[in-house]
Amino acid sequence: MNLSFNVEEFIKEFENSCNKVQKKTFEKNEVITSYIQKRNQFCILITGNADLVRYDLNGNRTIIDHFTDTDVFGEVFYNVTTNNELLVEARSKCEVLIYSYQNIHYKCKQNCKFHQRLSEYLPELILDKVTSLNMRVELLTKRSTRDKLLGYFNLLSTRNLSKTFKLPFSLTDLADYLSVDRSAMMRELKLLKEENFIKKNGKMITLLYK
Amino acid sequence: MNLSFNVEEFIKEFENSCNKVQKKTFEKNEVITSYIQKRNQFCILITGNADLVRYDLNGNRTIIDHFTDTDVFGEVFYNVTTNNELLVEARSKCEVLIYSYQNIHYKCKQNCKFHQRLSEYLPELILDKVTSLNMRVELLTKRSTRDKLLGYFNLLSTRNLSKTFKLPFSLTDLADYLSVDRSAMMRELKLLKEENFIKKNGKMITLLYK
DNA sequence: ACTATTTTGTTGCTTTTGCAACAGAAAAAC
DNA sequence: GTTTTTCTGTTGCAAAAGCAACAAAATAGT
Repeated sequence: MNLSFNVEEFIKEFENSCNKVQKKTFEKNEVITSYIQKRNQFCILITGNADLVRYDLNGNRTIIDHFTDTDVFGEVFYNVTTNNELLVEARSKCEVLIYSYQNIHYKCKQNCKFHQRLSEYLPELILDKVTSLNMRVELLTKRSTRDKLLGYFNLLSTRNLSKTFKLPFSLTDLADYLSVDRSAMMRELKLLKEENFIKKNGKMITLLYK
Repeated sequence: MNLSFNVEEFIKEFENSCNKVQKKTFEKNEVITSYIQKRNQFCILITGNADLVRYDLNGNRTIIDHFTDTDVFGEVFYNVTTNNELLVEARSKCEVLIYSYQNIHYKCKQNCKFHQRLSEYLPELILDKVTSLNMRVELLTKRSTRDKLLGYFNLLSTRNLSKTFKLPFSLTDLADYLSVDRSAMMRELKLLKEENFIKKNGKMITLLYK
């Protein structure tokens, strides 16, 4: 991410300065938070990877969002309208700042340093989130599995400034993320290889078209 | 929308106080802005309806987002990675505040009232945007046309606090919004009627299940 | 190092979705 | 009030995607 401030410093400086903010550690596969109950919880992922996943009534699992370091998440950002399970699950060991807030303007009665900084930096963090969500929507609205795959590969290629890049998660998870059937996706990947659109070696992908 | 401040007052009070902010009027079907060039433009829709639409290389049109009053939009929120056309088109007569800004912290050299207020209110406006984008993603990740339709109807029902509600746009646009083929969607709507899931009269829908 | 679990790669079959095309209804334009 | 345009509703057919199932490979667990 291209933030104008140093997130590590921000976190280090303030993680213990406010009693409304907790730093917690989660092991792989642990549930970091659920979006079902409204607790006015707002989180910043410091280290690790986590996914926001939905389990619907048919047992389908969808990766709604994928978080890496400095990502913000929490049910504040979510108006849950369905009764599906919505969980944030740690994909690896995660350190998370958890912040319960009362009002949306992010002010603290004690007007502590953490909250001052938070209100200064939060618009940027949230703006970043909007950008990534917009990209997600752009991907999901693609009509075919092929377009979704190529769209996603383009994104990773642009992000890494290289035609070769590594998929940030397993093919199983990628299918969940693009909201397509895994076997159908594998079939499409095979075709993309056969038609020389891509080269693939494990999780390493190379784009072969201009 | 449930904002903690009065948007009309906010707009009225400040629309002419800063020379970096312009108020413009657009007729139906006019292009309000394009996302292709980076101009650091940020807009607030005051009145009317507008859509963010993508035209891909095959001529497919997708409604990426739908804006109503007090919605914020603009290419600030967007990292364009594809070379598809991305336009905001007025669906009806629209009044728009257009704001060109230099830095992300929304400060103005003159430190004018508009910018003070903007930096106070913006997090809330953007947070609202995140919420609506999350709902959009939730819809788009549904596996079938049926689930998308029912998901969307649930949303409108919840929003209107009623099992009966009016679709905010045409069925043609709804198909574009849910990113499905129109005829396939019509077929599914017919089935939903036949199976007594919904009652439909023009754009009025009534949910018949608990 | 061995075992258990998860992931990958593949395929045949079924179901869903998309495409193309058209007629009638509704809405907008004149 | 008439014409033109857009929207709705429908269908047959083609294409794409989903489902189920399985073996091989890779990874994680002990």
